[in-house]
Amino acid sequence: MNGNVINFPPLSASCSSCRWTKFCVARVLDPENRAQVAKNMVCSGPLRRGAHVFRQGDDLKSLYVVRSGSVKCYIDSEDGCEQIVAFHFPGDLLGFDAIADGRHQSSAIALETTAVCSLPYHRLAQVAIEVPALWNEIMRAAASQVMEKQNHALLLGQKSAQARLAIFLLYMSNRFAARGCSRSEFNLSMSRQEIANYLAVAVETISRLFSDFQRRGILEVDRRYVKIVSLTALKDLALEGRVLDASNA
Amino acid sequence: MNGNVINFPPLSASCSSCRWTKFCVARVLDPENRAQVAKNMVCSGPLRRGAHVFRQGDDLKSLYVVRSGSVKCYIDSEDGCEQIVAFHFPGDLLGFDAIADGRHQSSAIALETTAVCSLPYHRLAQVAIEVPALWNEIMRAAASQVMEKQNHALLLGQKSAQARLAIFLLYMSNRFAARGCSRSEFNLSMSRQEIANYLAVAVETISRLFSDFQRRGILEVDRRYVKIVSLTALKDLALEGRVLDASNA
DNA sequence: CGCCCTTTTGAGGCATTTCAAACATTGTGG
DNA sequence: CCACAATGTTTGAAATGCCTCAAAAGGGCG
Repeated sequence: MNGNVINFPPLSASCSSCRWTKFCVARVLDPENRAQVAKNMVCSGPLRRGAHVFRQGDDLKSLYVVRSGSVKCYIDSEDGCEQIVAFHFPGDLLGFDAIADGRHQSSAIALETTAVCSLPYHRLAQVAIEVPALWNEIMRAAASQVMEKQNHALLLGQKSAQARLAIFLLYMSNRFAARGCSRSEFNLSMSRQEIANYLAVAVETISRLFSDFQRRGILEVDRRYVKIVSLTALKDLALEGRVLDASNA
Repeated sequence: MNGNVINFPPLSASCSSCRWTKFCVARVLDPENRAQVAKNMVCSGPLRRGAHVFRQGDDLKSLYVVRSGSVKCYIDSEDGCEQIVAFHFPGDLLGFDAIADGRHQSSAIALETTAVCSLPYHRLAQVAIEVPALWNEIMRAAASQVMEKQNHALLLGQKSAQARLAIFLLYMSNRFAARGCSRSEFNLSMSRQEIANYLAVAVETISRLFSDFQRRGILEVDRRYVKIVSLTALKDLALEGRVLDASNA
């Protein structure tokens, strides 16, 4: 749980050996351009659980692609408590939070043993100017993050605790499915506390909800292992909002 | 309140006559490049209150810069109720929500008489490739939106209703101040319902809070007119969170 | 084995919502 | 220009979902 990056010799940063190029911005590059990006790319050798990819306050150096494992991004508020703003999985591009003013506004930390590719931002920008498809791809990644944060805000603004957990589980389910893993059975890489924090509810509420869902036959749960027994029931729960006067605006 | 754009003859879209270039992505362009962008730029003549800039489901055509007035962006959820996701003011760049998959995921509508510049996306992308500073500027705008949505999520996740309103008022105050208007005295362009919706609380709560703030001598309020009497008191309120177990994560 | 941290479960409290009703404001047609 | 309707705002009282506090049970790890 120490925060230091372990300095294994950097992995070969070549995309050709990577399973996840189809989720990565690199998917739009032909081999020559990949080489051009890869020239300055460093693949941070295994980060252990608790090692930082970057920290709030760090200068912008690179954007990062998760290569394996998973990462959480969080903000330390002035009052010392921490708020998780995102989870990231293989293929995800991180680090946009440093572009607006040159410093990272949040910290990113490995949830489990994790490898990330580091794409020096200025180098990336140069290649993007030469390769319009990459320009597009980076814009799409940024725009996707806008949508993802917006969906998070929507979740926090208009969903009950129950619906939030249902949505979270469906979100995890989809991410696993997209990467060729089981849609219905998986091990979460985050703790109850982290789920609770991300969904902005008390840990106790998350715990109770897991129990409820299991009791109702929607899930089978054992610690971080989750099996979705009734996907349709979960989807129904996900639609329930806290109604909050629908006649609004 | 009909949703149609009124077809006044398009205004001259020149940036040289615009007061807000210093907030606009155009600030990084020299006159030649401005002309190049402006060539395809259309300045939608006055949109009246209730007229749409774009609608959820529309194909991506342009990004838009607010030139005067103000705009709200909202999402129609499946259950018919609507959630406001952002307010925009002169200089703001809108429309990133369409970049990820080619269709707008939200609608943008004028809150008052409003003018917007329309920047055809593909044309903009071309210029951005020729002018790296513009590339940078667009990335910064996108990254700023990521941060803004994230801050909105943080607001909804960890602030009490009282703190939310205080933060909202400070946010408005800052936006007015940045544009050379009074930091402490202004007219809101949105209704109580719209504020409530954006902050995800009941209208009644917003109404009560305005009354409280006035009673406590923090504000003077008359309908949409707001005068901030004690900025420091407001800042104090803005820091108060619903603590929600600070030992998290 | 024993300590620590995470998770679970129960009981009571509180902030905010919901419901209800009066009031103010804006828009509309005669 | 006034009457009336529709909409937005304010205030009060009651209901409730979720949090807080408290305490026990369940793994992980030296």
